[in-house]
Amino acid sequence: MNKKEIKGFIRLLAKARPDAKTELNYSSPYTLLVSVVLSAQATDISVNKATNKLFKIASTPEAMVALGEEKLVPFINSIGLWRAKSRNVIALSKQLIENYNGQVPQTREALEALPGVGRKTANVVLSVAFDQPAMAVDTHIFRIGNRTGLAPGKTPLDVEKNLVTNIPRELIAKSHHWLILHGRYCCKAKKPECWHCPVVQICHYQDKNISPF
DNA sequence: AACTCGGGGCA
DNA sequence: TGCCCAGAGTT
Repeated sequence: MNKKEIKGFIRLLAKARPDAKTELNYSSPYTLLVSVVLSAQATDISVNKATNKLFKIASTPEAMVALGEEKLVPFINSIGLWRAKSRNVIALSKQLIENYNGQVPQTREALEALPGVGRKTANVVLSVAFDQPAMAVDTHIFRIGNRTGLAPGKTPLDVEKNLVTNIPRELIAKSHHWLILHGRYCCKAKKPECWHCPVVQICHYQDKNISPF
């Protein structure tokens, strides 16, 4: 879609879910970073439950390192992939203390150099915590981009470049939430629920005459 | 490009 | 019971 159509698409999602916000805990850049690292291949609601308890004990790199990997595990062993995640969170926290004075760095290069942080996680932190023009493309957004014709691309990076250049900067972070919620509750991977879709009029999916019903 | 990590949620 | 989930690292 062109820039005007993309803006219209986002506007319709915004109208359908005006109160959309992430389930992830982003009371600070650090808790957001840890939450997104923990969220890989897990539902954000399950991550929210785990981190609500965890961040009462350890909401800073210093407190996290003091807690230690062994005592961190019980907080997150219900969200899957917990071995690598607990290892990464402790190692990442140590690096923040050693290299960045305990702060979360604000460049893509520095973020992606942290253990457990890839392009998607870096983009979430850059856009949501630091208000920089970055779009995190997860499986939902990649699917919606291609299925609807919003932002077709063979790779998540293609979709990311398309969206980041076509969505007004001040709407990028919010668009991220709107798109993900649309993916979870309506434009589902297996059975898209087009009968209550807010963008059904401008979606290209039905043009292909593929009935999801 | 394929493989691995992984328990909980849900059909 | 089987499949999926706000991915990243390794081979």
